[in-house]
Amino acid sequence: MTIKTEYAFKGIESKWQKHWKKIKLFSADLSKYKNKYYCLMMFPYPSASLHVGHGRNYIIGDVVARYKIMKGLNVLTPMGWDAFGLPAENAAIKGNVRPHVSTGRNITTMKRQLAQWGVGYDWDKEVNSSKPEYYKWTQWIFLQLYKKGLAYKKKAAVNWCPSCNTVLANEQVVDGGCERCDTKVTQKELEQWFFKITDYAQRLLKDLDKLEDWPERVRIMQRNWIGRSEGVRIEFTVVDSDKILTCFTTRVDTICGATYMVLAPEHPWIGELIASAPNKKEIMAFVEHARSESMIKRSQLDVEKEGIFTGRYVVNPINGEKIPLWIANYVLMAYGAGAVMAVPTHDERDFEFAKKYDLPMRVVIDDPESHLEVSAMSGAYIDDGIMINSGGFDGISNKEAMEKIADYMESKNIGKRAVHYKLRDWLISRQRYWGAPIPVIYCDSCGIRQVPESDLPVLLPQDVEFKPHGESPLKTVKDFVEAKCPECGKKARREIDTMDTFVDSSWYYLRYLSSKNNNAAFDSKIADRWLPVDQYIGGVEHAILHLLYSRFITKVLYDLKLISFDEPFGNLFTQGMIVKNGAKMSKSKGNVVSPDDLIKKYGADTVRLYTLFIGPPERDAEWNDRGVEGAYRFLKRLYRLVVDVVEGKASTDESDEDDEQNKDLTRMIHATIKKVTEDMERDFHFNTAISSVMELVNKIYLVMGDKKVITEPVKKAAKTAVILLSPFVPHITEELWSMMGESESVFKSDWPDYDRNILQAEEITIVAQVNGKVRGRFTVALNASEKDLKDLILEDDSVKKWTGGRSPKKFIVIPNKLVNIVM
RNA sequence: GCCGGGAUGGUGAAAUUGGCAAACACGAUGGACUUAAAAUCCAUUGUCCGUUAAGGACCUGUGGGUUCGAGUCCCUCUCCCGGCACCA
Repeated sequence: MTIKTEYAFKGIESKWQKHWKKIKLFSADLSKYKNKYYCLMMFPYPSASLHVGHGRNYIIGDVVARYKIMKGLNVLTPMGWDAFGLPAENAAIKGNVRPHVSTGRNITTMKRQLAQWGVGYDWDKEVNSSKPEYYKWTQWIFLQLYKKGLAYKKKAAVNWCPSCNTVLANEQVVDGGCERCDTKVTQKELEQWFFKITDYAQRLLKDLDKLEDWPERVRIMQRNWIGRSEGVRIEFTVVDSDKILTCFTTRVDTICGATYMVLAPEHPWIGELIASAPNKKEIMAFVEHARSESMIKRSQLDVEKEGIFTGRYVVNPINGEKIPLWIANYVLMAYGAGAVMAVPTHDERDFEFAKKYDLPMRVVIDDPESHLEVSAMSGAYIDDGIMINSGGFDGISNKEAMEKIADYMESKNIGKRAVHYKLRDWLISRQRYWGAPIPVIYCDSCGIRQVPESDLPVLLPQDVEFKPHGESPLKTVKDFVEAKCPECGKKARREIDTMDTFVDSSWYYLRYLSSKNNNAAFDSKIADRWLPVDQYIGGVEHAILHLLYSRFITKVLYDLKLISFDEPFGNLFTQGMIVKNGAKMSKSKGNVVSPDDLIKKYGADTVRLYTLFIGPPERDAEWNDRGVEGAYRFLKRLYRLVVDVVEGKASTDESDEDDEQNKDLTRMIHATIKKVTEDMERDFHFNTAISSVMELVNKIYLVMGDKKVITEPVKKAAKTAVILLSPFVPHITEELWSMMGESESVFKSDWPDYDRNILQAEEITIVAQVNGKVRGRFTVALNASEKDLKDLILEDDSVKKWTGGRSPKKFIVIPNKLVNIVM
């Protein structure tokens, strides 16, 4: 071939991108699963176009895929589109462009951008969650959950704009108002579909222990989100009533300090309990007020605690004491039983509330350091201590009392140990158009009926009128709403809610393996062979919801015996954000860096190299346009190096290879292979991998010298640099690889090995410290003995200057590294 | 408030097991090449003291501790980022 002496990236990049397509570099044969490696990147929402921050995710994935291909694995690296969702629908309402049109357009743009980056995928397996051939199976999965009793309907509060007369998603509520008309958003109870993820709370928690290769912080976040706590459920009888109120506490040791009880404003028994209260109206007014302010307001910052006395009393079962029953805004209906035994002396919230309403307090756990007096307390005492005022339990530690009291209550049948979780069921229905229709039908005589599997998919109509106001546009589509009851055949009505897009994304990793299968969501056999995913890569923003939902759906499918693994993702890597001027890249902030211009100016390899070199990939990084120049400079330098090596005069002097410089270079080749391989295998610290190859390149230039003497080690080192860089900068390295006479793609060659024996030089430099301060350096033989070191170093003049020639107190030797002379 | 993560030169960062702090880059300054510019190459570049130099002292957010030796381990405090947040 003819060699261009200048790095002309334009021709090089398009040439090799075409070549990879031709040789099907990224096509995985699913029937060959022996050395399978499933490399998965979180599939994107098709937004208008990508910026360099998005690119980081795909580039990291591409590096991993290319490296694993070179390691000889059968790599599957598919890509698809999480295409349903709000932005496309909002664009439709605003701009008169139908969601499937705008989505399709965005996908085209993004595919072009991905290709430009040189990121490779097996496009034969592409999925698009908004296509009927995909959402048919999302609906099928819904039906499987429904049949199992894991999908159910109940009333739940939604955000409601009274002016637009419509449901709002949380993202559409801005500062408590409607994003379109600013009207104050209220809460409205509507029938909603839920998945019973709470049935899986314990397993989702326990199996986190199995996911050892997940980042610890993600596991902690999931653990906190699931929020398991152990305690006791206690029954309090209501005085002059047949009602029994149940409450849950994790601090049963404080039960004798319970001086009142509190109900959530949403508690269903309130009406009945206050029916005969003289100030019934006043109480109901408070309850209404508290309920309407719930959710949004209550989840914002600290809300002043407010409450009202019901006029009722309940009996504390442990001591028969009558305590007042209150209603207060700080009690949540959704957790426990919506009722709380209040112990103001040992709970911050109860303390604050009791102070405000002047409720009684009693210390039951004493501070072992200094005796507690209620009148002197300025806050609750929540630490451990010694039991007092608790009848037969006095004198023991509260930890011990927890167990004793729980035992006692269970034996007397007035309480029972229980476990509670913060995790709530997954609300999956959306009053929105651009999502997978929920496949159920309402019949006046038969009730809720599932759409028969043979009738799937329930097609989302395309011809829909988008009006700026109102409910889901589906309501206006007569053909869609009108349906026949699958049971009795009578006229019935179709569900108009669609599914949360998290449902679509909770199973897509299965669909890639059977993307063209029209008879099933996935093929169990193929799934069992290829899953779990070997490496999952994505942003931390999905640390909780997406990953938890995917784990849940996988476990459900496992229980249905459709798959034989119960965790979807083996390794997880969460990459950091790329920020500019200290902020996340976004159009509104105007700090978006588009890859298109950069690629035009410097080429994709430069953008890739800079993105990878910017810092450790799990950390956030600041984008710096000038840094890109540096990456470009290095690639030009690399290109010239190979040109020199290929065109330069080979050394004729055989002694060259024995000279120290060349020996050093040979050692460095092996050290660099070791370093890069370890960074690839360990923690994806590509920044240090790249810097070590830069060092190798610098060394090659040094050894070649001005005369450009091409010795064997120089040739070998240049070739090694090229192959080690190939996963990061695939185009230029392919070009250089072929310039060096290779006929096959660099990705078809084996990843190099290193030789441990060559790594060590026979002479090394050892550092001499006196009292911990560096005072000299000595070249000594490898593994020199302590005696030899003493003889050499203690007699040296520059060291004697600091020791005064006296014999040291201690002589510490760290082999082949350092000695410390302690005077 | 609770739970994570972080703080190292002018900048991004490195230091893998407690063993030479600042590798590799960016930027800056000076120089070579050039009519000139770009590109490229060379040199210097943590701070302070020292006229230059030789040399020395000090440096990993703060203060303390363990150790022959601490960016790394332990305790205290400050600030920044992320998650959760009345979960009884």
